[in-house]
Amino acid sequence: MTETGIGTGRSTPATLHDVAREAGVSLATASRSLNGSTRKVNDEYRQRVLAAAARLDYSPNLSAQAVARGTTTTVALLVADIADPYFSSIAAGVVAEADQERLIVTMAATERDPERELELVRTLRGQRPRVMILAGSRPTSDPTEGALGEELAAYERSGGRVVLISRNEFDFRTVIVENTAGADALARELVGIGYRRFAVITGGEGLRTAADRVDGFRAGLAAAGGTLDDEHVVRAAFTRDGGYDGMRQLIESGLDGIELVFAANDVMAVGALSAVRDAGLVPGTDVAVAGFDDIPTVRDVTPALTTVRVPLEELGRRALRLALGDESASSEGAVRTEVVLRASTPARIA
Amino acid sequence: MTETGIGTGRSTPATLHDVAREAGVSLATASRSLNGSTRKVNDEYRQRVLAAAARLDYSPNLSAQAVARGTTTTVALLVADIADPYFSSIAAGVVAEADQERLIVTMAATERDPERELELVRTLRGQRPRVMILAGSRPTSDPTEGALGEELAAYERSGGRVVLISRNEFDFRTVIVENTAGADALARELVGIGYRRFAVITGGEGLRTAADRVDGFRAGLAAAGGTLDDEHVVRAAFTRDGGYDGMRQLIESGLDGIELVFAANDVMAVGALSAVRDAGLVPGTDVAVAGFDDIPTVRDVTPALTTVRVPLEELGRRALRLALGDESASSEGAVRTEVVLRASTPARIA
DNA sequence: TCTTGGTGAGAAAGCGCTTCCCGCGAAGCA
DNA sequence: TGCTTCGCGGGAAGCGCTTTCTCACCAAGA
Repeated sequence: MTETGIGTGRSTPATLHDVAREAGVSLATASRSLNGSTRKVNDEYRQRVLAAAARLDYSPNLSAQAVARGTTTTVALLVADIADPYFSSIAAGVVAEADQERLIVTMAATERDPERELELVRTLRGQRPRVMILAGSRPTSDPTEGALGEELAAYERSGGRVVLISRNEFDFRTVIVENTAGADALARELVGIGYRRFAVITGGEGLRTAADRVDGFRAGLAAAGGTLDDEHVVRAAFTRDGGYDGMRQLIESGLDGIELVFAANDVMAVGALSAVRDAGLVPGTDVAVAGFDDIPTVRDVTPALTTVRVPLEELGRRALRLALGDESASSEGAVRTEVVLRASTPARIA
Repeated sequence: MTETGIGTGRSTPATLHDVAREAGVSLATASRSLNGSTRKVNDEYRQRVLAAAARLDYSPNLSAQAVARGTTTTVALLVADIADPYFSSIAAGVVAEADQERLIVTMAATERDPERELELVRTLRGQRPRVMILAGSRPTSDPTEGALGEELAAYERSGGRVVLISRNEFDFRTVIVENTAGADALARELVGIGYRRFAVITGGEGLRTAADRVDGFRAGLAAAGGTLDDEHVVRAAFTRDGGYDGMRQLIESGLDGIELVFAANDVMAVGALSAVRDAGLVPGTDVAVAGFDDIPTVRDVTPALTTVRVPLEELGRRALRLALGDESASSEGAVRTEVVLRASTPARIA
């Protein structure tokens, strides 16, 4: 391993020019040999160029290519929080699909701050990415709303493609998740196995995804015959700790006959589960809990969490395919969800 | 929202040239006004340029800037699996720190495949990133080992900075995690609270991180007086399912008096916990489990998992600071770990 | 023998920027 | 007042590529 190491003589990377000289051909020929040009190149020349490139350890400067070609091979991905399993699963999907298309993904985190999001979109636009994918909905009542839309529209006007994941704020291409229908189905099933009195922990004011899920849940309850009082709808941060706090709040106010608490996403539901336990109650027995998303963790908590499965990685893949103009991706309609009953909501003998 | 939407007249993005013309100044002046140049620009001109830029919705082409300046504002990050909480936490740290330095992060996943890793490094090198951060160790007995080292060395020679996170394969800058010492300390504490007979679930052949942790654990046991028979060291994939399988294997072979199973990382430990439960045993009571990393999930599983805390996000931040030549980052030495005892390893009356 | 046409190498013109350098006018100094 | 310095716009060269366009060359047809 003697050849590796720090600072073994600094130099600048070999340029195409160097390769051409080394191979004794013109710049044009070198360029044509090293990338899929339509033009034919004499095979001997090509070999010479390839050999020279290898010898000089040549690696094409993607920035220069981008400038010359006028297009990049970049995809920009904006998520709220990279460490959140919801987003990291989506990101994994985007990266996997991008890799197949030989695209490079650049990633940024908005930290759920609309200002930051706007600023990030502005910066990333400078990259001239082929595609920009935004995941994670924001408050609908947001002052930067118009500015963001304007910025994204400008980006599209200049040839980019915007895809939103599960946020129907603007009329850009969107990967729609059956949030409402999924929650509706969940509610019906829960009523079906004997639950009647519900509570909900939802995200901050006007968070679209959360709102849709709660609406769907409400609708399902209404249809199937469950009750959800308004004072049993708790708002909290859309995070694990938010879920914890929300549940604690519910417990402190006496639980009031509530049989099951639906948290608008799994991360919150997991927090809620811990809150139940920390209050000395038995989740599933004293109070049932259900979530939404089916993030990997929920199989491993105890009791395993009832949830609505969303194929998160597929969401990411589909977003990219949609952006790239894949017909099938756009015709597939909303992403299907599926209710998964687990131990956190044992059937209840009414 | 009428101004947003798809396809409202395609055009190319405004160039600096356009801005200069619009403002009635030279290209040079426009350039100097729009970015932190050392040279002073008459304030009236500057204002004119800024106004023109805003009017034209100008966004500087980062590729062109990169070509002209000869440096980029990009950081490349390579991880094994984005959806794995270990890596996504690290990634979050890198992205957060990069954001502070106004750098852009491009991210790729190796899927734990050395070939892919090598290829990705090659591709990403074309971006001329300022920094390349590799997380996730690979098998030490790997045929592409030399090639990877060579590639990274070439990258450094051409002015880049390589930082490895917790993988001491090459002599590049490295963020070292106290894997050995942490596991050693864990072993001692576990013996201290009454455990004597141990088993280990470790990662695939020659995975450095896993090996270090197991070595440390062994050393700690030896010093404190615990026993770990060789046939109680199980190899499995370094994933949740790997942990599950490993534990099942242990259980199927009769558990043989084992009191505590140490999994080389939390993801595996969580899987192991589920395996215990699925076998009809009570984790913590019938067999204790401990992990390593302290990923967010482990607080929420039941019983909460005893583990060794690694400040994952800090790892990412530090990697970037180290790459950027931050003195303090390099002088801080190995990243401290800390044993966290939780319910999965209740004190045992011997 | 001359023309025609096809082939493919190489010169050169960009791509969107930064920055060196020139030159002009104002300020400083004696 | 005459000279040098300084400050700052703008022209133009260049960054590392791609791609058009030119043109030399050769084979085939008349």
